[in-house]
Amino acid sequence: MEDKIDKSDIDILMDVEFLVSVIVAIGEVANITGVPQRKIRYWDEKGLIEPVDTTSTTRQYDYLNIKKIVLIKDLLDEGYTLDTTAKKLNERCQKMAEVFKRAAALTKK
DNA sequence: ATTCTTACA
DNA sequence: TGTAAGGA
Repeated sequence: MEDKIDKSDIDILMDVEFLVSVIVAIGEVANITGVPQRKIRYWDEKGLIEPVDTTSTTRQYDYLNIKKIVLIKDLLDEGYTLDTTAKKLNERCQKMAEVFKRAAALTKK
């Protein structure tokens, strides 16, 4: 694999940097994903998702969270149980986290 | 105006 | 899961 980056790659990386900085409340997430707030809070209670500021009185969600929520919705729609969905979620979450970490590291160079 | 928790015609 | 109540 080629690891050399050019100018267009930098542009994309900056977009990613912006995306990961975006933080929204549950209402926005519900609008964007189409998942009812009720479900989002429920999945939160079940530990499927982790809002980015546990000290806040309100749930704060970042891009990764939104990504997870959409993933959960799709998995559930496919017929998986909440439990197996949680496991499949973690697998893909680790991969996503790695990708974002590398992207973030690249933008700093 | 928006979110939070609790509870159930 | 939907939704209404009641407080923050």
